[in-house]
Amino acid sequence: MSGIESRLAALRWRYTPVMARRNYPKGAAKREEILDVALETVAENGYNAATIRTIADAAGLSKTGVGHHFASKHELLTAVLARRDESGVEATHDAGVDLIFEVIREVLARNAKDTGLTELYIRLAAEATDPQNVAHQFFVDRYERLETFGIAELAELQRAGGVPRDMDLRVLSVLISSVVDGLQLRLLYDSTLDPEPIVDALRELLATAAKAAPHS
Amino acid sequence: MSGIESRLAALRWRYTPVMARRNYPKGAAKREEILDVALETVAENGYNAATIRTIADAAGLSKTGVGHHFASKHELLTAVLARRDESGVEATHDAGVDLIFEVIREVLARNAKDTGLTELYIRLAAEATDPQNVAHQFFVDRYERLETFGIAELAELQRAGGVPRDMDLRVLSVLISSVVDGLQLRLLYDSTLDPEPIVDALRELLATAAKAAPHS
DNA sequence: GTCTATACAAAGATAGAC
DNA sequence: GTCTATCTTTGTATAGAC
Repeated sequence: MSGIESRLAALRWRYTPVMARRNYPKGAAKREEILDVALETVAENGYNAATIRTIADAAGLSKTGVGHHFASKHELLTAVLARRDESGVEATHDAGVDLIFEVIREVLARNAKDTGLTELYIRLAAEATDPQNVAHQFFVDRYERLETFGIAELAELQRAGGVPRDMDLRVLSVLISSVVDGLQLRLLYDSTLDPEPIVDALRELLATAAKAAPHS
Repeated sequence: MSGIESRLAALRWRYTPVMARRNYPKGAAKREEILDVALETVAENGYNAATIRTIADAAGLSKTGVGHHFASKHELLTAVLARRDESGVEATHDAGVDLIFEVIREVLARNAKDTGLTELYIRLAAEATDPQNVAHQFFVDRYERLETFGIAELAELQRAGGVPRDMDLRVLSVLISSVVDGLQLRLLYDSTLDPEPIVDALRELLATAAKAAPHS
């Protein structure tokens, strides 16, 4: 509805796992409960603790009971990530032309605290690198959406003079999302690291360069 | 010896795993052979294929035979990575003030081809995120070395006018290594992606911004 | 449709014989 | 220094109860 909402639309999507079924209220409820438990387990005890056994126990059913709702462990964890993505970009309401940097700031600030979820993201992304992995397509789609969002937002910022005119926005978009990914990995190795100055440095670099050659 | 060599020195180090033993010629030879086989396995069939069983078979001994030389799978794979690091930055002989970007270009170009090794790096880095992991300290040390190298080289580049004067070099160093990490993950999802324009964009951004405010 | 019990396979780690 | 054998923990697949 608001302008911000339509601009954020590219970041939102529905992940529909193979076993997602409709019109089964009881099953759907249990499904959500399993996702809740999985999220909590990952958040509190990390990726290694998120075994099917542990999650099944905490959700009050057997291992195969979980298997009824999710075809595999990776599919379950992908659903957890997808849900997190959906709820991740709400609070950004007062952004202007640099919405993209506001979103990044928010995501990184949150992830610097929730190391368990950051670990889930990094490890799942690393494992789903294999095209055979069930989560592979999820990340491919995700990168595509991020790029669509990035290019659109960077074009806006470019018009406002925050990005050099002759800059290839697709290249810049990949650059920025790589920084975000790399920083998240880095945060897991150094919890004292503050990601904000790093992203700010890039933003200022872009602004300075844009002012340097305004008509090129 | 040469100036380049001493500048690259910060990138070199010896990884000494727990079970590394000295003065056992036969053991050391077998150790090297296992590392060769492991590297080859990862390079050709990817991370998932690099099981202790597979490596042991290819090296002509049993699973526990491998265990005699390496305390765990992660220790073995860390040794493979460490060896790769050592041999990874040799050919850069005609670099000037932007040695750091030459090194990055070379590393990324190689890794874009050797996807198996890139997968090893990304997946091991993701798994060793857990401080309990035997490979954790390896990556902590590695990041520290990269930062030392990065700051030193960026200072040189800054003096030459390739980096803005008021820029925090530690921040910039983390920014750059995050780009490299993030790009490697990205390359595994999109083999058509050329990393060079992305790194070049950052380099040019720095140069343009440096010229914009030369005395600040 | 929802779930349990059982079984199976693969991987990594460990103990002790030679 | 290397092997055989065993153990444990994963995740997954099958059969069937309600």
